[in-house]
Amino acid sequence: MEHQPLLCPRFEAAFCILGKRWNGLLIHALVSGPKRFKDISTLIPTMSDKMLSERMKDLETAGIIVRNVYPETPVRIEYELTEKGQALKPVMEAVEQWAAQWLDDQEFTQSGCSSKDQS
Amino acid sequence: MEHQPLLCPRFEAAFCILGKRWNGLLIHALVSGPKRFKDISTLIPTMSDKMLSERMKDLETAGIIVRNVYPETPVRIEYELTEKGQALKPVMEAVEQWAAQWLDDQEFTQSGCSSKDQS
DNA sequence: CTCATCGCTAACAAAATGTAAGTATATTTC
DNA sequence: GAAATATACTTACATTTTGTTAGCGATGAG
Repeated sequence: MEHQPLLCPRFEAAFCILGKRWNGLLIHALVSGPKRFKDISTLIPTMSDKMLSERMKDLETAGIIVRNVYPETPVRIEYELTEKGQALKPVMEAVEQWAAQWLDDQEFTQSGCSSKDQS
Repeated sequence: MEHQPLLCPRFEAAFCILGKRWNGLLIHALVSGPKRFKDISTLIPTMSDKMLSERMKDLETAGIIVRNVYPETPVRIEYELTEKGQALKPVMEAVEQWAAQWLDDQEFTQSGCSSKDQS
């Protein structure tokens, strides 16, 4: 009862990251340059601080972002995409294009998302 | 204290779909052509039947796939990408490329994923 | 009849996520 | 110098989502 070659282990691995809530948004937020914790939480107000710090740790472990600590008065911490993270830019762009062509502004928080109401 | 335009509502909507567990894999599985319930569950053995049927319903509601019922002896049901679904092919390809370049086969089920086994 | 396959659904357990509050450090306001 | 504010988190606990196991109803094989 071994299981077959599946689709492709690397593709699966990729969607272990991208297929997790918030990760896509976070990566996208950092494409435009490094940001601080607060900046990101302001950009994505629906995400809780807890989730933000957890996802950041995950993405750091995955080698997609780096956490830079600047020991200034008060300490400043910036998150920034690594080379591996920057390499996701084409993915983000493809998603953007698809979203622009096929999705409505209305459509967000509708079907597959955080939908509680389902007749 | 209104909250800003965020990143982009459509992009968010896109990741409501893509950022959900299994959805990326499912869409990818259907890029190569329509498949039956069983085919998909064999392709992705780590996904339970329950999740498969739930995600399929979600993707159908989102207009990404269609469920075709062929009333043969025994009924055959095939899932197939719509035009909207097919339009995600470039996204899938971008992910594939990234995965090929930056991910190891070993790396799957590692950090952010369902990491129970860490040999 | 008994068993297996297909495409699900139901019941319940486990894990992920959300919410609200708190923490440590440091600066600003009174 | 006490209180308030800011940052980057963490903790405790509620809620939601996912996983696991079992089963159903139809069909067909042995």
